[in-house]
Amino acid sequence: MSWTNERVELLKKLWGDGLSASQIAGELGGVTRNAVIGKVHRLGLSGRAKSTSSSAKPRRPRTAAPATGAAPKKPTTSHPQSIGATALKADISPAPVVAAKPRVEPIAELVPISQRATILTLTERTCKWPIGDPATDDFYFCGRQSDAGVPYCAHHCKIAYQPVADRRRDRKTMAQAG
DNA sequence: CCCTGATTCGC
DNA sequence: GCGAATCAGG
Repeated sequence: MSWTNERVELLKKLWGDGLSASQIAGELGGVTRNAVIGKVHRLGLSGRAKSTSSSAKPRRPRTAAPATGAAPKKPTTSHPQSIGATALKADISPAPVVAAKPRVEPIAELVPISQRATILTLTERTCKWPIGDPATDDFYFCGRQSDAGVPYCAHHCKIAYQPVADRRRDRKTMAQAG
């Protein structure tokens, strides 16, 4: 798979939306998260560096170093590439099959946007707790990390597997605690 | 372990 | 230019 204009545009859009590289890779398909990150850097739109002093890390060469007149590498200076007007369609329809949706709890607002998952970005280890109404655009999955063998994150496991009475009590105490 | 982005360098 | 391998961190 190559970086077509459309795919680059989608990459820029999703990256700007704060999706992770692996999520973007899942959306695009045919590329790994490494490819996404590499492309992001080549486009010069990384800007997500943490505090780390990662600018000068000693690195072990992957193969025997030839070291024969190897010129030092310059950091690639990104140049703005002109892109024709692209009509990006973001018509991602929710999956028609939604089995026995648990009750929508007011937990929704607690999920950071950056962690939310769509039907396309769920993995074996992301929380599949549905949030919102599948009939509207305001629908996504929790997307938090979940333990192996369970479909939900720790928080939603509690909700999903507790009796209703306990749930009500827990929410009451949670509300009191803040 | 799971994940994240950053960087290097053979291709 | 591309992206796997690697690194560093949460």
